[in-house]
Amino acid sequence: MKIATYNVNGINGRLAVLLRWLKEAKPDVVCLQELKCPDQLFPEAALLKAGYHSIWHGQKSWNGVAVLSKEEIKETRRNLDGDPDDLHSRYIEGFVYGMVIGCLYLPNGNPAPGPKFDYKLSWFKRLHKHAKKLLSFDLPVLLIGDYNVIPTELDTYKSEKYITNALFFPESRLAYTKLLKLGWTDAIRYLHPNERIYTFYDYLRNAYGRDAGLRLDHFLLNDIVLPRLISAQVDKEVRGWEKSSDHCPVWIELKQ
DNA sequence: ATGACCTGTCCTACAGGA
Repeated sequence: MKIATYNVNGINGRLAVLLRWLKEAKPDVVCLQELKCPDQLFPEAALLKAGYHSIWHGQKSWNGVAVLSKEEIKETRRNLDGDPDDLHSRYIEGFVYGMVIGCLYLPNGNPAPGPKFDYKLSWFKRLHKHAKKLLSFDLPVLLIGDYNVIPTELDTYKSEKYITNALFFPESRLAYTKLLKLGWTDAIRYLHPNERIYTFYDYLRNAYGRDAGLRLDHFLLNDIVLPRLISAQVDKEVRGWEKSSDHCPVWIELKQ
């Protein structure tokens, strides 16, 4: 069972890249972020043709999340509780293959400090609350997506460049650590505790060519899934494809 | 310190991204 996450940075503008990667990587489940399309423009038919059912929560121009699956998936939730004024499409959750899959796109938060950073932290708090609730389920649960958090120095090519950045601010990293302490495991770090692993490369300054990346896309697993974890990998070469997203597809493999 | 680059959008210039 291969479960992936991919911040596509515009699903229609990059549909060819997504379809090519799906064909080559053959994941069973995929969490997508930054669809940047309204619900009615989600490419459901093209994905079905490629062998994937979808649930999606789009938005015009910005944000947007979806879960693709080879088996039909049942949507269990969209959005987090706690702020009825928040209109960003950043969370969708589904049930498939006996697992609960939460797909999220956490706010970037720059410039920090400021209102955007406040929004990031308040969104984090709402996620924290929901993550706690998910841990009460007697089911395999995964919280997957673009967390927009560089958890430690090891997750950036040059941490001093990110001191004033919302992705690396102490509050952001602390919120992430607090989430883990609830009872979640960062799957990539669990399997590769000391390795530099990046999932994002800026379009600027030839970041990909210089291997100047960040690890922003994370898989959080509850204790019921964790014993099934076999491997984790970044499909780094996809970042080098024509018209690629600035994020790489990332995946984990589970037993069964 | 700045800008280099991408997306989508009813003002080919902007906002937002990380």
